[in-house]
Amino acid sequence: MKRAVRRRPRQEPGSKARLFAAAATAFAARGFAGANVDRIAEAAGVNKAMLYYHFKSKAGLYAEILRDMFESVAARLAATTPQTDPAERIRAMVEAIAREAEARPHFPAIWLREIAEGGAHVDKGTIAIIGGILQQVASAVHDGVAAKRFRPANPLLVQLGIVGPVLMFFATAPMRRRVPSQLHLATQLTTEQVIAHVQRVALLTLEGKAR
Amino acid sequence: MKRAVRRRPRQEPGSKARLFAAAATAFAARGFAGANVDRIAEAAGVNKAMLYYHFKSKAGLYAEILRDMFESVAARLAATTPQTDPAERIRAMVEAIAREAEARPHFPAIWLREIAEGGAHVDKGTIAIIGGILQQVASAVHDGVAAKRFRPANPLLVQLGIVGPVLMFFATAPMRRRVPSQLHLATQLTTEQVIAHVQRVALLTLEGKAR
DNA sequence: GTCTATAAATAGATAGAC
DNA sequence: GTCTATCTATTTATAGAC
Repeated sequence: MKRAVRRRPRQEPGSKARLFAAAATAFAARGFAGANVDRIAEAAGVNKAMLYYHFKSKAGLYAEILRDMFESVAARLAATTPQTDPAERIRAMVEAIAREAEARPHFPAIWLREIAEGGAHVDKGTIAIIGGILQQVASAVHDGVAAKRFRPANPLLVQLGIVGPVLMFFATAPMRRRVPSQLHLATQLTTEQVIAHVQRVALLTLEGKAR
Repeated sequence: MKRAVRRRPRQEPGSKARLFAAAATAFAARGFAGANVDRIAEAAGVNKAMLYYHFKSKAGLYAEILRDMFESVAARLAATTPQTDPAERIRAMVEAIAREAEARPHFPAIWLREIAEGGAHVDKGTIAIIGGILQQVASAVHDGVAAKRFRPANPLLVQLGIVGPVLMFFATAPMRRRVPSQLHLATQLTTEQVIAHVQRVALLTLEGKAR
């Protein structure tokens, strides 16, 4: 007869996942140095020692969040490859980045912080993933040029023009609430508007003949 | 006969200015929480106690750097007002922001971090200055529309489209050095190219009729 | 896998002499 | 204005019982 073996002593949706989620929020809000493992564990409703059991250190936990983040973006971008029309591909890439920022709310803030930090916490593997993201944008531009649909453009400028505004839009949301400006209070922007605008601007840059 | 009074016991270019500069660098590189007052004082070649003498705390020092930063941007933007031609004014504003980022190398990273932090360290007065910056962009757009030179556009989108790429360009410089991509190693971007590109894109957005 | 207790280091801040 | 010594709180991390 099968005995009722206790499988999981007390944790419900997996203490590891809970810690991961709480840490992502904390790192986004306060940065790597500013976040505090005691508070992360508390927010996760998990004992602090579990953090060191699942991840080997605060740095290890952070590195895992970074890798997960960039892996997801890279995957979402890779999924746009079937698009054979250059313009459609660019549109899909803009949307991919924006949707990812929506799906992982910690992602814009953490990315901005990591940029400011010069990638100090980014390990080798993650560096490669980030390089791959740049490569994907570059190849989309390159293909469009080869198909005589885009004029030659610096891929880095294209990337800055897409990622910059998108990240800023999501990341500045909390701050905009603090700046009492009738302007953007009156004109609430939606994710859809931002996507459409950045898509339009990116294509204006790539398809325009001027300059 | 005039006695040789000792005016300044031992400090050369003003210990306050030295601390300020060292702190700006440290906060840019490591963030508010990540920076360390001991190391700031050491980098400044000034005794740590002086930091508390000139500024009342680590937070006070940081707040002063923030205010100085946004004041400078606001001033540089205000200086573009004489431009009566709407397009020229936008061009001047783009250049103003980029030149400021060059003049104060700590400015892009700190701004990105403050965005990520939701403006947690920004005091009332500085909030007002930031609001003024947004206002200036908005009024430039508004004036252009009134003069029938621009089509109506959301000022926030315009701002994101300018500040996003410019900040990202400067702030990602250290990280780009770490990402081994043939792409942007082959195509080194200059500040001038970035300014020209962002100016062009901003005006394409504002002057274009398509939607 | 989970929890308590605690080690060990670091950081912000100040007192007080000069 | 400058410097030394130090206090105190906080924080990462681990040992070890269950």
